[in-house]
Amino acid sequence: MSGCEQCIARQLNSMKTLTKEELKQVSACKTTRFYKKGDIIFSENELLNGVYCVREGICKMSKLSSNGKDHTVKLMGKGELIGQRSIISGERTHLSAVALNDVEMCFVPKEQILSNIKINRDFSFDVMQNLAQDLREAEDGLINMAQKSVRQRMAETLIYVSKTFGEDQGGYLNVNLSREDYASIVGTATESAIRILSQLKKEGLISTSGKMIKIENKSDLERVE
Amino acid sequence: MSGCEQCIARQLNSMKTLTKEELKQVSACKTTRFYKKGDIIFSENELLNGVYCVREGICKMSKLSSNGKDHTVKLMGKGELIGQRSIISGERTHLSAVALNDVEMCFVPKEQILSNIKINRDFSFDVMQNLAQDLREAEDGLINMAQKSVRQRMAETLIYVSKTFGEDQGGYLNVNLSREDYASIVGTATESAIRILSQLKKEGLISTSGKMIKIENKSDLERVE
DNA sequence: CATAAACTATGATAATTGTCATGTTTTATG
DNA sequence: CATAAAACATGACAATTATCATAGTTTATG
Repeated sequence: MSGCEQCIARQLNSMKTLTKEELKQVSACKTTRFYKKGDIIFSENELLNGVYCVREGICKMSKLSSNGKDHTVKLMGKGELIGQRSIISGERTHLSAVALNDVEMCFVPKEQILSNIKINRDFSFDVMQNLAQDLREAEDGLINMAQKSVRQRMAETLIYVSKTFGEDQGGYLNVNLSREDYASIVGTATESAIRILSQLKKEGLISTSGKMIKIENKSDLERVE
Repeated sequence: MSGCEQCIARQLNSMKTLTKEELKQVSACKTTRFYKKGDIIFSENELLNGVYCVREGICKMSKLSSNGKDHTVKLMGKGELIGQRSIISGERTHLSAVALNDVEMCFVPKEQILSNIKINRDFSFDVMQNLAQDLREAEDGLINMAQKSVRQRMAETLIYVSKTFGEDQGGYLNVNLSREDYASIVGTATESAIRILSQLKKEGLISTSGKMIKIENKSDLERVE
């Protein structure tokens, strides 16, 4: 297991601003953890002792509702820091984190993060900017939920997944989510998600091969109403 | 016009952590501005030159959709800093800010804010914590939009307005929002908002006197489904 | 590789919410 | 205080989305 200095994931988040010395410290106190598909990294209303840096795989951040369904607020991929918000605000988690496939993450104790926030202004400002961007994304997401149809949100989700996690050589989305996962992101019933994906397929906007989805007509998908 | 040193609004936000000297500087470069009901402080997609600190009155932060309706993401009252997110992320505004009644605000140039973030660690961390809390609120709001009925969201909005902006001696909400305003917050059609408020009134959960709304049965309102 | 379990699919129907129409009440303004 | 404009109210109906039922398909696992 190599240190943070060579880690690609680190380059993708605020830790890119840490000095060599600071990075060495982080590297020294971090622990690497492995999760399998469906494993719970943490649940809602927990006190976290640190931050998780995703090295490989994808997690969903979601909240369970009283009726048993959960809503996925966002997906976290390589380089993203899970639990950062809770550590900074000092609040308990309000979402749970669940592995959507096999995941490798590094756990960094919160003292290390908070101390770097105090010490390193560049790190601190970078974290702050990330929070500000996350805030915009969350507010935009809220507005989408209020103003757009399920069909529109599904189309946007497909584009989001494609942009964020990429496509393989054949054009298929790298991340294979179940229909239930899509429903949870879009904020609809699983049956509705299935129906809409079937319809998009009939219309030639997407195609599928087994579980895999391919965007066939991105520009039309962007214009879905 | 008095300086920031004596201002109550300042005590309510991150500026409470500024030193006397820093505060004097802010006070020296700030300008006080007055807005009337309906005035636009700024629109979507603008570049801001500073942050607005609300001294008196209430603003809504909202976004217009393609169909002409707008969705209100949150209300900003005394002490809240408007535009802070954009200044920090360096992005354009994604929401517009509109006065819901007569509003008095102080405009602080962004250089002043950003310099204090660089210089004062307490200020910086306080701003960061606020962003982290705003992020939780936005994510919770998103989940509410996805999981709760219009009726439930209306009940929660009434409670939110009551908690945040208080009630007068008679128990009536201090802030008088139009039905359209409520619809914009709840994320529904104006007619639906009117209908639901009428129904809540029939059920004795709220009462009205002209435009004013009074919560009659808070515990039942909290349990609305 | 057989069998169960999980996932996908689709129809029928119900519930929620939006839209349009129309009328009343309240508020603003000359 | 008269009059217009804005806000509120409510019915009728349409559109969207959820729920329930049922069945086919794929995937996991002994």
